[in-house]
Order: sequence, then C-alpha cells, then structure tokens
Amino acid sequence: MQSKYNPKEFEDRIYAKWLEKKSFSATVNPLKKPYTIVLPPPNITGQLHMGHALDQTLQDILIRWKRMQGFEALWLPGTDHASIATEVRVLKSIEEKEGLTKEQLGRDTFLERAWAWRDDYGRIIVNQMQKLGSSCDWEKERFTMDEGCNKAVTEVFVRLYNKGLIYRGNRLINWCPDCKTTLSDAEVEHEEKPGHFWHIKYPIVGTNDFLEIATTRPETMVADSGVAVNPNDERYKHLIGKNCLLPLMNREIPIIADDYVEMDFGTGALKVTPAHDPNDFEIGLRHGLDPINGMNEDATMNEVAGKYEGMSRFECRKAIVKDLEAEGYLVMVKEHPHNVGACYRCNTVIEPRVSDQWFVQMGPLAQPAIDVVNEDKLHIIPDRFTKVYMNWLENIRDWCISRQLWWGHRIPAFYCQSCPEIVVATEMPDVCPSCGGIHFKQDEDVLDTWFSSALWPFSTLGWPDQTPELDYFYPTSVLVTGYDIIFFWVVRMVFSALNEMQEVPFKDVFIHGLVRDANGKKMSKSLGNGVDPLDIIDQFGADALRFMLATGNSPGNDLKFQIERVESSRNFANKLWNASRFVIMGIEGTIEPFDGSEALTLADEWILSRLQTVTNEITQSLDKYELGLAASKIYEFTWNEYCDWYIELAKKRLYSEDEVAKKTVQKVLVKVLKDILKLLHPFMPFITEEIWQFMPNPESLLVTESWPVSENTLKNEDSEKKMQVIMDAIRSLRNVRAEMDVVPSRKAKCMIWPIDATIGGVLMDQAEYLITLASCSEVILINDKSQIPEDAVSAVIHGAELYLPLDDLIDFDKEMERLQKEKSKLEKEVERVNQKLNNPGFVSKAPASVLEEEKQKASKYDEMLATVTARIDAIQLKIS
RNA sequence: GCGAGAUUAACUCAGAGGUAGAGUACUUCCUUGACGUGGAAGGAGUCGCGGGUUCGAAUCCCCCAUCUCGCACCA
Repeated sequence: MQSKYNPKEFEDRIYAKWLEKKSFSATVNPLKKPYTIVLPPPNITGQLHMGHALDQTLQDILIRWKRMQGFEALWLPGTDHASIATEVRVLKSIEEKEGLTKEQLGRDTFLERAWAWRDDYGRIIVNQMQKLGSSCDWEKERFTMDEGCNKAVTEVFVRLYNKGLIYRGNRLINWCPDCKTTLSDAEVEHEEKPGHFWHIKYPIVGTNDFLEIATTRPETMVADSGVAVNPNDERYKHLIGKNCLLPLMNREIPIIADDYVEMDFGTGALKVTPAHDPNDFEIGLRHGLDPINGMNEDATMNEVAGKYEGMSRFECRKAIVKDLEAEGYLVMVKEHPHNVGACYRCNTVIEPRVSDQWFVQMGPLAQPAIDVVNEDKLHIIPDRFTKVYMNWLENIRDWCISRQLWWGHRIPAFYCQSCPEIVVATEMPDVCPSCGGIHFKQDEDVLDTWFSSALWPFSTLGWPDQTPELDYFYPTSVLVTGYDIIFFWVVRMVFSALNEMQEVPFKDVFIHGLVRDANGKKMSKSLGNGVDPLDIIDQFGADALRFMLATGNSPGNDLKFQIERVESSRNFANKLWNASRFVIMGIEGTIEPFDGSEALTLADEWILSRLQTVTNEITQSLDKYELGLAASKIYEFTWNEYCDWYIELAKKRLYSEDEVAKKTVQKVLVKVLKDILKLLHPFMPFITEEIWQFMPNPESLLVTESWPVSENTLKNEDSEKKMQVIMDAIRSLRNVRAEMDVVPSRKAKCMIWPIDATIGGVLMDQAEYLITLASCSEVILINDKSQIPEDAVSAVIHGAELYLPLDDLIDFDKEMERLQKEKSKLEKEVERVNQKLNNPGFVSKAPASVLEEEKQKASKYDEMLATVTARIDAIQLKIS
C-alpha cells in the first residue's frame, strides 16, 4: 500500500479489474431477487456535465448497495439520440468545416455523418462514466436509435394508431423558426418579457365609426380573420355582424361575438388571427373563420403581408406600427409585459403555426398514470413532486410528436401515391388497401425524441419481444432523475409503460435537484460557469467528487458546487487511507477473522457495539433514499469514533508484548475497518476497493462482498456507557489543561476522587487510557478526602472529580475564572431541568422515558454543580 | 393568478416534537512512532416575523415578509 493517498494511481486500475471480473454484469437468476435501474440516457450531443455526475453517483450508490445486499443488480446504460440538439449540432459542425447546408448534404449523407458523431460521443460518454466509477452492465448498453429501440418505437406507434390514440391533424402547433420544426408544449419555455399594448382603430364598413382593438403583436394583423367582442358588451352589441376594414391591408373582416373576450381587458375588442395565436385558432374554429398564414417557415412575412413581405416578424412589427401611426390608426401605446414562448433548445421565440402533424391523444393515456400514484403503485420521492406530476397530467393536452427533422425515428406512415390513403405499419406496405396502388412514400418527419425515451425502461430489456430479461428485470426498481424532466420524461414513461406493459415502469422515482455553480447560478455553456467533472476527478479523485455530490444536500434540492466541499471529501478519503495503512502495518503475519470468542476490552466492546448501531442507521437511511444522511453517518463514525478514539485506544495493545492482546486488537481493528469499507463502498468505490485488496481476505473483490448486517450479540449498551465516562474524563482533562495553558509534553499526576464508586472503578480500570490520551503520568484513586491536594486544578465529570496537581503552574485567578464559567453553565442547565420537573403538566404528561431522563439529568447536574461550587469555595478560602 | 421550495453559526448546508449540528473559515496550542489533506481545545446561532396547537415547537398548523423555481391561452 502506497504511503500517500493518490487516487490517480489506482482508480483506473480498479475499474479495469471490475470489468475484467465482470463484477457489474447481471443475468437472469431465479435464485436472486432482481434490482433494476435504467440509466437516464445522456444525450450524445456532448460531454457529461456535473448534472450527469450527480445523477449517476446517486444511481451508482443505490445499485452498488443493492448488489452487496445480494440482489441481482442490473444498471442498464445507454445514450439518447437527442433529435433536435444533435441534428443542429452536427449540421453546425459540418457547415463550419465544409460550408455545406442541410439541403446540399442530403438526407442520407447527413444520417451517415450523424451516426459517426454518435459513435464518437457515445464512446466519450462511456469513458467519462467509467472514470466516475459507474457500475453499469456495459454489455447491455443501448442507444435510443439502435435496432431494438427502433423496433419498439415503430411497434408502439402502430399500436397506438390502431387504438385510435395517434392521429394526424391540422392544428396550430408550436413552431421554432430557427430549428424549423414543431415542438411539443413541454418544449416551449415561457418567460415574461417587457412588451407593448398597441391600440389600433379598425374602421367599421359603411360608417364613419371604428372599433378600437388592442394587441401585443401588430404584425399579425396582416393575417386577421375577424374581430371579436363579448356578446354582452353593450358598447359593441350593435356592431356584431358588421364588417371592419382591416387597416393597411384594405381587407374586410367580420365582427363576431364570443364569450372568450373579456370586456374589461384591453379595449374589449379582440382581433382574431387564427393562424398565429392558439386562442384565436379556437375562436376561428367556433366561428368558421379561416386561418390565414402570414409567415414563412423562418418567420419572415410572406405574400399575404403585401408590402411587408420578406421582413422578419420583428421588422414588420416596427414597420406596421410606423405606418399605422402615419395613417392615423394608432390610438396609443402602453407598456405591457407579457409571456413569450421560446424554443427550449435554441431560445428562439416560438411562432404558432397551422400545419398537418401527428398527435398522441392524451386523455385515455393520462388517467392510468394518475391512478397508479393514487393506488400507491408508484412512489415519487420526495413526495412534493407528486403534486407536480399530478398537475401536469390533469391538465395535459394532446402531444404533438412529429418533428421536421432527419435525425430520429422516421414516422411509420406511408402515403399511397395513387390515392389519399395513409397506411400506418411497421413496414412499407406492398399494395394500397383502398386503390391497389403499389407506390408509397414514407412520411418525411421523425418522432419527438421523448417518444422513444418514453419506452426506455422496457425497450432496453427487449420489448416487443418477450425476452427472459424483460420478464425478470421488469418493472425496474427505481428511476433516478432531475426534477427538470418530470414532464418530458417521467410522465411519458409511466403512461407508455402502463399502456404497453400494463405495469408501472418503475416502483420508485427518486428525484434530485440541479447542480449549480458556487453562486447558485445554473451551470451552462453560454455562461461558461460549468465545472467539468473530469477536471475535478483529475484533481481530487472520483471518490471525492462522488462523496461531495452525495452529501450536504437533501433529496430534491439543488446543490451548489463548492470546491471546498470536494477538498473536504478528499481529506476524508485521505484520512481513511492513512487509518487503513496504520491497521495494515499493525498486522503481522496472518490473522484469523474476528469470531466473538476473543477476550475483549472495554474499547473493543464499545467500538463493536457502535458499529452495529451505525450499520443499522446507514441501512435504514439508504432504505429511505436518504443517501446524504447515510454518507455523513459513515463519515462521522469513521473519523470521529474509529480514527479519533478507537485507533488511539488500540495503540498501546498493538505495540505491546502481550501476544494475545495484540492479536485481539488486530482482529477488532480489521473487523471494524472491513465493515467501514463495505458501508462506504457505494459512496467511495475506488478507495474502498483499493484498500480492501490489502486486507487479510485474499481473492475477493469488495464490490461483490456482502453488505453488513447489524449483529445483536455485539450490541453492548453497558460498554457504551462506560466508554462514555472515559471519553468524558479525557475530554475534561484535556480541556482543563488547554485552558490552563499546560503543554502536552508536561505530564501530570491525575488523582481521582470518586463521587460514585462505580465510576471511580471504571476510571481506574481504564487508567491507561487517561495516561496515554490525557497526558497523565499516573492515575491514583483517593479514598480519603484529606488526600485531595490543595494546589491542583480540577476537572468535574458526572460521578467523579479529577485533580491535577500542577504545583508552580497553577494560576489561581485563572482557575477561579474557569470554574466560575463552568458553574454558570451548570446553573443554567440545572435551572432548565428544574423548570421542566417543576411543571406539573410535564410530569404528568411526558412519556416515562423522557421524564426519567430529565430526572437523571437533574441529579447529574446537581451533583456536578455542588462539586464545582465546593471547589470554588475551597480556592476562595485558600486565596484569602 | 395557481403551486412548490428556501429562510438555522461569518459562508455553504444538514437535521428534527424533548438540552441546536456538519464542512469551510476563525482563535489558541501540538514536529505524540497512520495521517499537517493531521491532532487537541475553543469562540460563534432568539433556527425570517407574528400568532396557534402542545406539558414541551427551530421542528406541526395558520398568517405575513423576502428570495428562488415550476405551471397558467387574458389578447
């Protein structure tokens, strides 16, 4: 074992060993229970970021823990084709390097390039995950566009179509003018932006009167189909049925009445532009107003706009406002902040657009997804996200799934070239069922990426084929993902699975937050504030990064990335490294494993008992997905109990000549350390595995060792209590010495005046610990009060008074000051406890155990206060 | 507008109906044979405000304030 903790030296080597031994491979095994996690597939658009590191660390902790618990643990990895993002990125890189546009490239060449891109980035991602220590079964790695997934996607599409749940419709959809594709509602991000309210006069045909409308988007007036007012609006009732003359366009449009219009908002008159606004589209449908499309695909104005043709929508807005003003149609302009929808990939303002698209009818699919939560078949952790999930499903609208892209699953719809028939099938049909034609053209569009992601939990296990893996590993145990994709992904997996598998895709959903930078800002490429996990791993090791990500934050909350916390985790790893080195160096030859027959000292009994408690607590925390709590428990036990106390207490025996004592302490040191390594392994897999290789346990790998179970025979409350006395005494003595400025090198005699004989006995039995850990030269029990030295400082603990005669070193003023401070502390405690005990309500209503506890405290503090007070009096007497 | 979260030590955050915790930072001391990426001792908080429930509230309930997020077709 190397003397310095250097994660770079072993992390890659350890990972290679796991791979070589196939430690992560899971197979159908009827003798074991399965535990399955499917990895949320990272996009192949680029490298992994800190968010992936968090997501994967949590999953790896769970899967490693369950693997050790004896489950057949499968963590199935893969990557996502990320339709829009990848297409945009690949095209951009080609355009930069070769100056070719999408059209120049052509569909087939483009797809070749995209697949090559996929191969490159798929490799990079796998590499990064391995650096992090992710224990995936790589032989089962999948890709959302591989053959099997493609088959599943086509199959689901056809089935949903046959059930009438997928339809083609001419609807108003979200259009990204930059990506030049439709988007689902979930892919549009709304942001309130400052805007204006333009009030415009629309003249009434055949009169000198006019109607004043208000709009935030004057450029869309070129495509107005009408003006709507509320049927009950007395101001406008007489105008219903008449026509307006659309200013600048000189086109007549009808004035209609619709309840949707609110009388007290704006002017109470609404221009209706069905092709460019979702509400107007609905109004148009109700009143037979045809949508007029005023824009091209790139959101420039088209021929409908007349003289404005060719302008961008924003240029056109300015031009129209200017012309309206010039011709006297503009009444006023008001500041008016309003919501603007933008593409979640490129942030371009969305333009509603009427077109033929494919939709999934959501109503029938949503209800079962709501039911499984109500029926407790699906748990969302933390619970508060259940509400988010439910709200979304309860208000869901049909899902537009066609995308005008090339990179993705092509829609399995085939258009007969001889008649209007559309055949939806897994393969291109031979003959048209309605006209007998034999020429078909497949739909040009591809599916929303999330359509394939929605099938991930079962498509990766072989569906639609009934494979043994699907039978055994499905439904999966837990899905671990961020709250930002509950709508995109979690919901859609649930309803897709319920529809195809008649079973939930996972029993638990464990939601985590986002990783933010040190200032709380979202990490992003554009801000340049991202931290590359690989850099951190390079600098501090993967274990330190993982431990940092797993601790210091509770489930579902965002996590600020602070380098100090990585450092602190690295320091912990270093501490463990050195403690282990100490233990290994202390072992001579081979030792037998601990078997419970050894003659144990108090310290042994104490640490073994504590280990059982901690083992229990950690397991319970993990059961509840409280990974951070579990991690801090093992941290505290390792550092504050095993290292700070047990190792120190063990040293004397370890260096002694007593061979039996030596063997015993070695066995206990090893036994506890081995369990620490096991308990810590899910969090810090590399260092624990590396150390494990130096433990007396040839041939085995820690990764497949069994998880510790609390052993009742090793629980020992009496020893824990006694040890508490020893630790209190040592801490007290150290405190006194520090306050009196006594350097550790100056040893002092320790005289014990027992108030409680049992405690005096415990202290005398363990006198050697006071000697080594509290710099005592010797420990003497006083049984006659006259033996209490005059010139000494004192330390008061419950049940005993400890004196350190320090002769010349004693500054009585200082000692008085110290004792007074302690006295006032004790007085406060006594007061607090007495207040409780004098409260009749407390005495009669508090549980017996709490009451008893308080009574014990009362006597303890009373006793200590009396001792301190007596000591003060004695010194006072001496000074005067 | 609806909903959620946050508000605890100088900073970053855990926790949780029964005497306030960690990491970092800070003060003092320590080259003790695993570790200075260390050890010992210490200082530091009316647990956002105000009510309520309770023997007991930082913790449960209500109100308010501030800061974040989601969701929402008022042009």
